[in-house]
Amino acid sequence: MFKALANPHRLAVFLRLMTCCPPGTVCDSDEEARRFVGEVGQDLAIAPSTLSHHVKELRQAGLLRVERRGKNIQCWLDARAVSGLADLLSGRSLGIVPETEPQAVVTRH
Amino acid sequence: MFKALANPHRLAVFLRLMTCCPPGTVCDSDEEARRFVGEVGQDLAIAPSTLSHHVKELRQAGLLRVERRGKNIQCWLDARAVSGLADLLSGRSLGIVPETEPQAVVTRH
DNA sequence: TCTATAGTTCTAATTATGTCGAACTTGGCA
DNA sequence: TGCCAAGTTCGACATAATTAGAACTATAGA
Repeated sequence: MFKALANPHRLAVFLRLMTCCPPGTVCDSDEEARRFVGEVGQDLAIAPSTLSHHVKELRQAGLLRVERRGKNIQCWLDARAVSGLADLLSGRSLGIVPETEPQAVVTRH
Repeated sequence: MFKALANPHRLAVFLRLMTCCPPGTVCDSDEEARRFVGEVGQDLAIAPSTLSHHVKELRQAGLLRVERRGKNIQCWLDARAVSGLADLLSGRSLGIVPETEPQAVVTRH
């Protein structure tokens, strides 16, 4: 997963999907933030094939999930994977800092 | 930072420094978990020069700090950098989920 | 002072990654 | 059916990352 986030373009895609509905917000638990592949690659100045490759990397890392929606393909972050990574870095997954109740916060769109 | 953690050997070094005194524990805030470079590279089956290179990468990424202690060189995690990364992944640094009080937990050595 | 230890720097070789273009697939629509 | 739009796959190439060995630096101890 760290390898997937190590590339600037992939990180940009990741952050674009994070900015709306990060883990812990209401809209995240009810319905994930979904964007079309073309949307998340907007203004990234890379070829469609390159974007596709990066999305595939994020998907194979388990950070991203995809689903065809007609002509487009939707993608969204795997909230469990992301919070798992956050827990690792905050020491929670090492069994030292106790788990906290997930705090739901309303996000305005 | 993600790029620094993307390498298996560097991640091993990182995790070895995380397992004792991860951010949020008492011993972390009072005194960081410090190990000699040789210690964190134990059982990694890489040449000293390679280990040195990886430590340098982690240091340049801002995740690690080093200090010479006699014949050895001590290294420890930059707690602020690590929790900053954790905050990014948990959505806290995006200004949506409110900051929580840092909970201190006693760590046994 | 001489030697051993712990680590660093530098260099070179192998391997991995990022990128694009061309050709292809899938679905919507006239 | 024909065509366009949105992505994907594949192949090729350029660049970056990983690695080890040799030579070096700094420190401790006899």
